[in-house]
Amino acid sequence: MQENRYRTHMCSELCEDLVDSKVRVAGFVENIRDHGGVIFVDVRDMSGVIQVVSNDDAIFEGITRESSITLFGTIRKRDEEDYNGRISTGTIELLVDSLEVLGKANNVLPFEVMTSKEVSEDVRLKYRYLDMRNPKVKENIIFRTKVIDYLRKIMKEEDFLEMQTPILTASSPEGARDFIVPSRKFHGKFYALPQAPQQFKQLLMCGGFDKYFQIAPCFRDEDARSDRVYGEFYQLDFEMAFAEEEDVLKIGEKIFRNTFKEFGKGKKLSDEAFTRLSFKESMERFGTDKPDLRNPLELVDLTDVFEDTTFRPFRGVQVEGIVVENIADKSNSWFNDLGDYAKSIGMAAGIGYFKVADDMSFVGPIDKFLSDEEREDLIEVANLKPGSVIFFIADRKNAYKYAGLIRDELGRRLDLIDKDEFKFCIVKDFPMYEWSDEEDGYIFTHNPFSMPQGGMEALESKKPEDVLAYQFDFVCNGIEMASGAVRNHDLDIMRKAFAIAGYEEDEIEKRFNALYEAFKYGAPPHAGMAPGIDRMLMMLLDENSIRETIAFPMLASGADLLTGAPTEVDEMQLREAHIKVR
RNA sequence: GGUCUCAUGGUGCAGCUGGUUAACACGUCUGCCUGUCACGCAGAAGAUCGCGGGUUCGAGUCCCGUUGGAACCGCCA
Repeated sequence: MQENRYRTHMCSELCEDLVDSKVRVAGFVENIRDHGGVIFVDVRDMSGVIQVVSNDDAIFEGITRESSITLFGTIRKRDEEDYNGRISTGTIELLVDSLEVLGKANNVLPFEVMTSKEVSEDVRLKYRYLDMRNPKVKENIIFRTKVIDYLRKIMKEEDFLEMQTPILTASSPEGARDFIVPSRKFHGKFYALPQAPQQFKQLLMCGGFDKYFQIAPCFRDEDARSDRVYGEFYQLDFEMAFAEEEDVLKIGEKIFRNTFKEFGKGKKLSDEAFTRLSFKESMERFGTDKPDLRNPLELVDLTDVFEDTTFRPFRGVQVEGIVVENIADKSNSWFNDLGDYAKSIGMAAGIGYFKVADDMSFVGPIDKFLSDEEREDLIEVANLKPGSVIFFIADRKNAYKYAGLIRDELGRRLDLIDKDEFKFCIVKDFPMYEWSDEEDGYIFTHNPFSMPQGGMEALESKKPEDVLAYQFDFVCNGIEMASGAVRNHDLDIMRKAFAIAGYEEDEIEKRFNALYEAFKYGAPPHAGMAPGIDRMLMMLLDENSIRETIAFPMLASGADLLTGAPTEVDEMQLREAHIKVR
């Protein structure tokens, strides 16, 4: 390394070859062990730790832990019985001649740096700069850098150009809530931060760029979850011109496979092509459009079995079943706990179930409502065996959703999931539209810019809910990792597509003017997708909170304890922005 | 917007069905200690128990409200 007044070596560069050499190192005081007469100080820099020793305790007078210091001294071999196998420099130490405190730390720290991950998150984030000194915390942030470098490498290998798109842009009423930025120069008008560079990347394709990518910041004013930060997050956004769905899926598969092989810490990842499921199949088998394929449980549709049932909760509604073998011996409290979970996700009546006894009779509160015919049908349709338990999820509208959540929960509670494996799938053929009671009309299920399968003909001849889109998600272990589509580049089809969702023609023209105009001038067919970088990191690092992948995350509420954001601004700033706060 | 849960010295926690000296570990400070590396030993300081109200002779503990955190539902084309 380049020497300067602070250091000649990084801590981890110190080794037995340097014994008897004079060196200078700089770092933070990790620990002080004063034995009276001999004193040890562990000094940590970004690379590692070196033990510093002195027989003159006056030299460390007033030193505090976590102060930044520079030390000058001689590298000395330790006696063999004093080796420390837990640090890479454990066979040597630095006999200090002189030291200088560069930045003194308060003697009382908000928490112990080396165990900061055990401290409550709001305290860690308030003192994030101390939290980050913990090598375990730092490791995640370095890991992020490496993964992003690697993603760039893949994209460049595939001849994608890295390009930037605007951050101050126009609000669009579609999708998530926008962050808006008042304009000083245009009274009463606002910029918005992009939810994604969607329109710009499509315009790049119209501009004749073939392959674009960007490590793109995206902004959405929607509430956080443990796998979803509030506010801002990053996507590996890319788009390809003159491309079909398959071209994008191939690139997507390469990105995920290579990255997860490279950074997946040895977890299993099959070399077979990612499982492909249509949206319909995914819903029918797993009750969700982001199935965790590590979980072997699947749903059984029982709606027909109960078509003429006298049991009111099952009559005239969709009924899904989940059969689990060999759990009839679980305790009542186990079933009650599952019932509590069912209530917590919105199943007002809890969850129905019964156990199958050795003589194939059913044991459970629902049994007495079943006819003999229903019993026989159930045994056949659900393939029931002695010792099995069948859970019923019945609901007019949300049966799949509840069944999917129950399936996940059963997977967790019964430990059915191999935590040492990545299982990817591609869920495709999403419906273009769905009916919305609130809107009293059809709305776009996903991205309104996706190409409907079958094009104009499909839009004109099919019922809207039967039209599929060239729209797909990549899913890993039950988490949505990326979303993509073939875009609609045909103005006539676009007008029609928006008309079905209740838009007037001049409305599209106004709201998506740039695309609307661009499509008048020979737009090429194009397609793309956007893997979520934070989620990918969360999965690779096996962290429970997505905030562990980010250097400076906000709290789930959207507050930033470091800067105090969001803050009030002074009267002058408000006046210039033409804003009045009520 | 809804549900649930948590809040006790700097940090992490204990505090049972209400009884007053609020325990323990780490950290901090003082002293001792020449080979530790989670150093050790002796001692000390440090807490309006998130905030407000109520019940009670008495509240960290029970009740109501409120603020803040976490998770989930809604939301996230």
